[in-house]
Amino acid sequence: MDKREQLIATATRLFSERGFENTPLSLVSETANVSKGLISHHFNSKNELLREIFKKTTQLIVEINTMDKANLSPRETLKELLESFFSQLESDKLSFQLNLNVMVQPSTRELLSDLIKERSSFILEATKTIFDEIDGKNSLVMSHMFIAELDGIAISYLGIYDDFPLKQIKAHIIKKYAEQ
Amino acid sequence: MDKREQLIATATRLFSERGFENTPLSLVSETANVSKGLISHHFNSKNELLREIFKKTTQLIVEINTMDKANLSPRETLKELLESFFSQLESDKLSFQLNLNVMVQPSTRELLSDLIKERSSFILEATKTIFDEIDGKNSLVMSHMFIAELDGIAISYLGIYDDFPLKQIKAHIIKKYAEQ
Amino acid sequence: MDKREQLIATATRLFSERGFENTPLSLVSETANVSKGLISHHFNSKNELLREIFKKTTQLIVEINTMDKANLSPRETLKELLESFFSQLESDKLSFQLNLNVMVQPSTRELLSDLIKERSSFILEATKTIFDEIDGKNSLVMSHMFIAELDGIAISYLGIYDDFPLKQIKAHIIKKYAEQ
Amino acid sequence: MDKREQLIATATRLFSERGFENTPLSLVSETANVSKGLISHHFNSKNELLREIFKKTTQLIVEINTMDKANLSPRETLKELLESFFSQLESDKLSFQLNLNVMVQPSTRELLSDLIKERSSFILEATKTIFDEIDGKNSLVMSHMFIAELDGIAISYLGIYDDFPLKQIKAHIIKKYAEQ
DNA sequence: GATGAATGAGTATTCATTCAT
DNA sequence: AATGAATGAATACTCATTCAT
Repeated sequence: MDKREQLIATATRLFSERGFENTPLSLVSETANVSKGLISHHFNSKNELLREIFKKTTQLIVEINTMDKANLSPRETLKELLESFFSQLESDKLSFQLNLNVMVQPSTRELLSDLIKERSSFILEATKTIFDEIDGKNSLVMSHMFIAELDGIAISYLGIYDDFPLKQIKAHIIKKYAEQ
Repeated sequence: MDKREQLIATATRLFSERGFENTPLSLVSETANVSKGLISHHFNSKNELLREIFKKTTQLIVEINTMDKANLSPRETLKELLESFFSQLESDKLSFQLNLNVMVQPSTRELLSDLIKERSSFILEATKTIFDEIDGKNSLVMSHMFIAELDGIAISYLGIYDDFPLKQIKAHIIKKYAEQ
Repeated sequence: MDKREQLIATATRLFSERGFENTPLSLVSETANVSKGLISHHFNSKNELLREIFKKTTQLIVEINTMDKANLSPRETLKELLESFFSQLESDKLSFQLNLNVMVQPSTRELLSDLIKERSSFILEATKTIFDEIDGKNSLVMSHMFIAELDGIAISYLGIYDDFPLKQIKAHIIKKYAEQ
Repeated sequence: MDKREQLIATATRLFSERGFENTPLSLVSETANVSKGLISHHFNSKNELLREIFKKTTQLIVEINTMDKANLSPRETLKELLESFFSQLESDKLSFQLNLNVMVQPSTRELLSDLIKERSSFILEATKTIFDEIDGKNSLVMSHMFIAELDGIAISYLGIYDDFPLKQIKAHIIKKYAEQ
């Protein structure tokens, strides 16, 4: 694999597991089996590396959301979104962790502020497009609630409650949004 | 004021504004106008100081939740809880920030894991007590959803959306929980 | 001795011998038998340490020049200045070296620019005060020439000519300025 | 232009502006629009590159001094030398800067010691040849004084006094050497 | 000749903590 | 209780140099 890609992959994992501030670049380079200098060669700084990682995730989110859903009803689209959210949340805990982490940490939030704004605007727009079809009048509030619920679930599941009843919550929320 | 209390107050503010990892104790001592050594004297370590701060917030939460609400109906209790949540969220942004921060950051989460468990159990219990009266069968899931929604709202409001429609969200959620 | 003073003394010697840019702080701390951290504790940065050293030399220069010379004629004062210059040049080569070094190196010159301006203004004033008594009309040019000659001699002696005939030059220049 | 020449030109400028130690080769290669590797390819090391630059300047000095001056009197030769010195000092500040820089910086002085010796011997010889004709007995001291004065003027003008009265100094020194 | 990825030693700086006073 | 000097480990970053292509 390209060493640059390898570095991004390793850094993503380590930043997720240990937090950005708590992961020295030396650990990244050791884990990726490359020299310390190579990180500076490809990314100019640790901050730049984080931005690169954040961008990649945004790309993924955009890709998922721009898949063709033309033939689906809004409710069906929501259901699909939720299914994909919950399956990702289970399979890719760490990635969620990192994304929450950097958005809640003042220093990283500032560092990524433009990228965060870009991504969150996209998500809000994408969500609102769906809710517009369901209830045009309240679509903004409903979209914000939808997003907040998913974020809140992620926090509870990842960071707070060891015995969070994910399956039941999933059932509950799918029922609420997709089966009315 | 007691210098110990003064230190806790200053540290709380700075940790909230800048994040725990990103706040050197030297800054805390300067800001509080005490010597660096005094922090180690009162708290054994930076970690211990954070634990002390976290405990204080838990105490506050417990106090708020154990005020006598015997004469209120569950819906009224929820409404009161929500009112207090939103007013705190607006007036004390930073405190919310810090609490999200330390729970999402792997290193601090581990450091505080026992205290987090203690606090979150309390919150879940307190919430569940209310929902038990509303719908005994689904009270656990509903409690978790309730908590997740509030956390999610906090994240969106504090960290992500500059133009988060807090007032409308508040109205929406109060209507949902308290006026059925 | 005060460790702060000890650090300044050691750093002065090492910066002189090896050049500022070429002297790592680790070498300074090792040579002074203190920890690396202590340098940061007393001086905030390597640059700050250099400024401190430069200031000290300026102080010395000011002290030497403000000794009471009221009873001396201008020629006698010049002679005394020259004697002191040449004896210092021989005994304290390194100090001259450092001062030339930092004034000719673009990075350090910028770093010290205010201090350099301050010092060189003082020297020009002090010199001009003497030449004013000798030849008021040409005193500025003569002062500049006087200073330039001494600097040029220092460079030739310290940096360029191994077999620079210092004694003869000294005799020549004393004759020129003091014995007319 | 030959890329090798282009590199020398760029490096000369950058070393002069920023100092040798303070100019990374990466900056040289970027500025010259060539790859980093090419520098190592043409010159074996950064040090070698500096030696090459220093040699070039020595060549220039030699050329200027070996122009045929057979028909000029020694005073006329001195005058011509001074004219050329002052016009160069004004037009090519940076080059003077670099040459002072590397001779005063211990690390570079050592690196170039053989070349410095070679060049300074040449200059001394060339100067002495002229002064021999004026005053054979004192020609060595006078040559050293002449050289020191010019170096000192360069330092004052380039590095110390923003408002150095170059024109008057030039007039003064030409009068002193060429019009007796 | 020419490129740019890759290396690894070097270095200033940050910072929690210790300890004598 | 309170100070601040002192420590030393940790860490991001710089940069000359090497080397495969």
